[in-house]
Amino acid sequence: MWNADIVTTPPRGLRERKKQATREALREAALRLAVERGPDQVRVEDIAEAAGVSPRTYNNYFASREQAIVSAVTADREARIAAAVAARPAGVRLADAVTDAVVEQYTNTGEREHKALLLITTQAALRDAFLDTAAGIEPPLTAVIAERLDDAEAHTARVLAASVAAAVRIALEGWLRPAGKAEAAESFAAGGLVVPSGSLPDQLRTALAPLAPAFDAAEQHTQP
Amino acid sequence: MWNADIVTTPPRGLRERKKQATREALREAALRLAVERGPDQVRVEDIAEAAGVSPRTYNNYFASREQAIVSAVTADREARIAAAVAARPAGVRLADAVTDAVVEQYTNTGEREHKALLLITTQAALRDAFLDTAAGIEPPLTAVIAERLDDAEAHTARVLAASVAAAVRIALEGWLRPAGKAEAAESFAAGGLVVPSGSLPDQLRTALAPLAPAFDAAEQHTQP
DNA sequence: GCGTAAAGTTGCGTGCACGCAAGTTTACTG
DNA sequence: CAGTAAACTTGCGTGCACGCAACTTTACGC
Repeated sequence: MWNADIVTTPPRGLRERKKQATREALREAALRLAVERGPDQVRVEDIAEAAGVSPRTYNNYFASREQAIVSAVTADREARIAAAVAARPAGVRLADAVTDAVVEQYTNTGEREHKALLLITTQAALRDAFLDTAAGIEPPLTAVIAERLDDAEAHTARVLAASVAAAVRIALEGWLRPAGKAEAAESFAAGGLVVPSGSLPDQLRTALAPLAPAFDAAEQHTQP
Repeated sequence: MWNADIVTTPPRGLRERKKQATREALREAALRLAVERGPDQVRVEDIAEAAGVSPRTYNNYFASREQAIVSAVTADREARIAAAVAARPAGVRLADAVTDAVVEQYTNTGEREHKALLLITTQAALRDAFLDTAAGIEPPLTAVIAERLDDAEAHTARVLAASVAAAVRIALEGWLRPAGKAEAAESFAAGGLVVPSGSLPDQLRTALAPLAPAFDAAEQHTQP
């Protein structure tokens, strides 16, 4: 959705600001109501009303009820990750820059955020919506990786970014799976291999580690 | 969903066979009606009626109308890919085994399949549903990769499989994007980098290539 | 074979996503 | 400053996804 620049530059027109305000109001309302009444006791109509817009407008902003709730926690983490990568000095290994940026942005967990995460784990639909947010880091990551690599290897950047997104998703999945054992057993029917779930940073690093050689190879193609 | 074994072993009970038959009937009906009338002139009710089940039963099988249509083309490609990987001799490089298997299973395009693909490209919702099928290769791929690698590195297998799925998705995207230029320009707003779209096999190999070093490294950890 | 438990199907009801077209606000140009 | 084009909001209507509970079919043990 957004690239790193937009994070730093404030919205230009009054139009944009109102839009952001509405989005924020909806996020806020969705999360507050979900916490107050429980996730499935809140209807789109309620959220829209609390934010002062029509239900139809509500889903000009969010494609699903879950997305609104989750986005209050996620905020603009995607852009922050991209910015964090861009902020690393050009000398460091790209694989490290990415890994550190991801871990950093997922561990800055405020009080309110942590509370909301607890809520999310309680309902399958919310967990899924939360996992889907991982895919959102792909576009900004693509841009920032392409910048470090040569632009000639744009497709490589895209694949690497998508792989990172997939790995992050897996890490998050493994992290909040303990809440749902049945599914894990089912999806891994092939071999009963279960991973002892550690802390989130550990999960992230473990998931990203296998991709490091791919980053290294890509990097060497540009600066041999 | 399925692992490689299930492909070869026929369904055991009468129960399973009826289920498969219903699924097949729905797939078939969905595709036929979509071709006859055009994709958006077919309602779930019609598909269900043509297959001889209730509308409610229809979406015990498929979560969306698009999924049913697309699945007629996709069939059980996921399982075939996994089987193809498993079929390669143990000596070959894992990266090559996977790449070749993927390319092979995506290029065996029959007449009817090719016709349906043309239909899919015409509608955005169908294209999206088709792209989503790429994610389906992750579970069987995870199983078969884990088998080649040491089972101790199960998490690595999972990440690699997910990365392959992501890469395949990107390849497919790039392949059928020419039908929708506007979106491409928008999603790549950061830098106007466009990839000249070649044939599907080329796209697949190009997308999978950056992952090869990761496969090599994983393989070397098990057999140094 | 018979009874029982599990799996699958169906009707019904509810809330929702989304297309469409009209009305309203913002931004841009001369 | 006025006029116009583009963006955003909203009401309305349609089809759909999905939970729930009753009913039917299959599988399994005694």
